[in-house]
Amino acid sequence: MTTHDNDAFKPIATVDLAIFSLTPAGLSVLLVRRTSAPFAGDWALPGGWIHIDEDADLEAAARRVLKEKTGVETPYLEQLQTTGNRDRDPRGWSISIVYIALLSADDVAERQDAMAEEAEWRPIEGEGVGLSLAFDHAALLKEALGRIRSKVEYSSLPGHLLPVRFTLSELQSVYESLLGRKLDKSAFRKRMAEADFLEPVEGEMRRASNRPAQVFRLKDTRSLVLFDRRI
Amino acid sequence: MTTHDNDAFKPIATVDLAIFSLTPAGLSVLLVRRTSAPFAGDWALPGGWIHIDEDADLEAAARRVLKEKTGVETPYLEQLQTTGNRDRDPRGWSISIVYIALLSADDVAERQDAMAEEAEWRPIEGEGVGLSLAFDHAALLKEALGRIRSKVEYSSLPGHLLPVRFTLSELQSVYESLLGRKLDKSAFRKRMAEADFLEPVEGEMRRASNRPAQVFRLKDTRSLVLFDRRI
DNA sequence: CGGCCTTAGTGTAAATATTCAACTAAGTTA
DNA sequence: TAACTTAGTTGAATATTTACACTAAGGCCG
Repeated sequence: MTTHDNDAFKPIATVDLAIFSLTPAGLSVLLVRRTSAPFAGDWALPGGWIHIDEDADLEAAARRVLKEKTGVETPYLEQLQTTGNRDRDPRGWSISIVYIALLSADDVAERQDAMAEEAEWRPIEGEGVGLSLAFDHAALLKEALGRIRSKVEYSSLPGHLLPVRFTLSELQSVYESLLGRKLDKSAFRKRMAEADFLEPVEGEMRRASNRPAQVFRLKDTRSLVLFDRRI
Repeated sequence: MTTHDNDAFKPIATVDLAIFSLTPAGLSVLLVRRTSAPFAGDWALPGGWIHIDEDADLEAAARRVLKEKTGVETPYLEQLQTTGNRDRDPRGWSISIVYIALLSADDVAERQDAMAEEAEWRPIEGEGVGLSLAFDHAALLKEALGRIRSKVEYSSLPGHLLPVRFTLSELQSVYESLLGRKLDKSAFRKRMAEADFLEPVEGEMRRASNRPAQVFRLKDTRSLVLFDRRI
């Protein structure tokens, strides 16, 4: 938390991040332990004040916080929502702009060293982490989970939890893990083809002690949406 | 724009509203003409600074602005997105939390007198109003339209543009108008039944020079979402 | 080398959903 | 009372989804 010379901006707005990744325990969120009041000692979503002298925009602020906590520079990032009221922080009126970030499993593995010491991955159980969180962060986390689970149904979002290159089966496993149910292989394949989220990596196959699988990558760094005529 | 005594909060965050209604020209947005710099004389989305002494939370701030401009107190309100950077306002870093509000045609008719003088309904053409707007408001309006058009496909949002009581045909017309295409009557009826957005108003029928139609109302003041298994 | 195991990827028949258009219903108007 | 208008229903043709079996292509092991 830096002090600002710029008199025009008393920091009152923070950027908070719900950073998700797939760990062996399933979908997990990164939490940090607060070191100062209020809520000292409690777990919280990583966040920080906006620095109007450093941050070009809100997304840049979110990237900076992410970099500080995890070392990752190019995550999937999506704005979730903004809350502001006088109750969420005992110090008074404050605004929090919440972002969702998705990290791939190898992002997490590679940067284990860069990760902030007081930070920890916590597996998701139901609508939260089974832990009381600082501020209104439990509610923010619940919203973030709702967004993620809803976007599984109609977007390429789950692909951002995998490394850049993956097979269809690996992707299907992520969808299944987020949805909490098994999917039909042939239907999944057809849906992905129609949705046009994926690009085969020419000539590259994943080989194991069985038939090799085509390797794919996402066509876009954003989460693409599948449009259907519903009405 | 009031001055704040509270030293802890130099206003830097505004709430801006994309207020929509159905006018004879179709979907329209409420614009106000700016009276002071920057962008004096330009059209803009209605908005205002957040008053931490008056506004319990961001949504309350949005309701206050709406009331000031239109006289309407209980609109449909939904948070769209938050932008913040140093370019959107020539005076420096600023944050805008944007809300979408939907007014019913009779809200608008009844409160014609309460409506701010410098405000005007502008019909939507394509992705905007064919008018250059102050700040980054043209981009914000475009985002708002994207959100609305996407939610037509899977939510009860269009119902909030109608008076509290309406017939299925009236509702279908709104969907058609927002989608820009005709829908099948029987498919629409079936979809609405499955979606469970609507509640028949017992015994109440809309009578004209033809067979009377059942009157419905929305089950909820929020926009309910239709969940389908897509994958 | 050749059979076996495993996972990749395809095919297909049955069940379900969508579409399109005609039909019946219930009022007002002349 | 017949014509007209919009509400609401029905059903056959068509398209899509689902469930599951089948074929493909490797490595492994005797």
